[in-house]
Amino acid sequence: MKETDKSLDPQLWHACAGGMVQMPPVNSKVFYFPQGHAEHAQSNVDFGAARIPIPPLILCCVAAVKFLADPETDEVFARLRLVPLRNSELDYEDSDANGEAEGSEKPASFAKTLTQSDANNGGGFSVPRYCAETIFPRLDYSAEPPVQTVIAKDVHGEVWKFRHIYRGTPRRHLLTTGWSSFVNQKKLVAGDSIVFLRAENGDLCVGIRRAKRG
Amino acid sequence: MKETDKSLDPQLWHACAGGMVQMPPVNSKVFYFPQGHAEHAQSNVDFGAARIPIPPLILCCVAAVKFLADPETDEVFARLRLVPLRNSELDYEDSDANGEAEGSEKPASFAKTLTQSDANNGGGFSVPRYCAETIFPRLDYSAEPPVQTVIAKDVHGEVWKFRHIYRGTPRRHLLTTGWSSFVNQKKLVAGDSIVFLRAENGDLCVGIRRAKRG
DNA sequence: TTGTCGGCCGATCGCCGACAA
DNA sequence: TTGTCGGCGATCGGCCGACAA
Repeated sequence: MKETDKSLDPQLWHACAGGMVQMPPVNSKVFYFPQGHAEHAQSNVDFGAARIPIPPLILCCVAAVKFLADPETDEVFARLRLVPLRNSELDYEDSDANGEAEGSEKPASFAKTLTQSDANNGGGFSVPRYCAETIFPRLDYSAEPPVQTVIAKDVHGEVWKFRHIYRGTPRRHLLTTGWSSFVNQKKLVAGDSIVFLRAENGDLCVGIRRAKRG
Repeated sequence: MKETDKSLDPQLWHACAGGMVQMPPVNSKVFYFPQGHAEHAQSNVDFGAARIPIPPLILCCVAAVKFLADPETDEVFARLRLVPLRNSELDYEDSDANGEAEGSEKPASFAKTLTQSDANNGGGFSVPRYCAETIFPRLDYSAEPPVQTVIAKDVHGEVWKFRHIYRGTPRRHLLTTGWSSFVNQKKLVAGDSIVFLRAENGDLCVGIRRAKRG
């Protein structure tokens, strides 16, 4: 798996990973399970030429956390640096600092699973009202129809433009021009999810979360 | 470079490689130039942990020849197995058996460099009369217009279908439906060449030869 | 509120003969 | 004989409101 070594915005990363995913903060203590690592890793895990038996779990200190995204699929993952602790330091109390320390009031974000109509070639994207009103830049509703160009950066910092229009009877928010190009280049299908997030600096970001295959 | 280990039809291989390319027959003697090999190979050549100086040329016997094609680009190449001979066997006479031993009367083949019109999207392929009359299956000229579906296998054995029509004033042979798909999937551009060949078993084959890149 | 559908319009694809090199 | 061009008809992409869940 090719990857960039530059961590991406942790808030965008978390929005893409979903609410179920929590990462231990730096300097917290965690257990490392070698067997589980080997079973879940895509590539083989090299435990070196260890001739001593590998213990089932090893208490470690989290030395570093990198938030990364696959450059091909945009799927997010993290790389942790773990420093093993001596068993004498094993201390079940206070082992996880129970983080959220890193200035993390939740930023405004919204995720939607793509419908067949969203993913269909030649179609647009039905923007749920909540997303359009709280995440997107405010539309000028005095125009007829209200329309704007929405600019969003993906996990690689690449810029995408979408025509955002509020039309139809009853009125609804839609992304039209630019949407199908995004779907094709990201190879999105119905069931995948899209994430919109307004970063703290005001930038709009877009991420994706792919459906579990088979 | 990924590759299949299965040799392809030597006649198709030679047609794609072009008339300037000659391969030594199996059991003939050739000189191997390590320096030239290292300079021309795409990947690094491993001469092992040789601590003795490498001689500039080594007389070898050709033990095997494999005719191969890159699975991505269709470009043909060969892999030779060379067995070094002792210097005492060095014998300048009769060193190359001057091959063509392998039952090789030239099969009917034709190569054409693609014009801008051939490679243009939305266009067809102007078939030179000689190719249409001697390589392609015979058209039924009593039909109006004379038209048929030409089926050809590429170096991987994949089947391609082309609509072959004889029309216009003055009359000329053209490939229409199926052609632009072939151009796009093979990523052909003006200046590349296409090769048609009628194999000994009667099958029509198609190969490509890419222009030298700047 | 929003997922899906058919209508429709414009862009592009690709087949055609004209013409000339 | 065949390379290039403009014309044009068919197909497709994609924007639209209607309608119903």
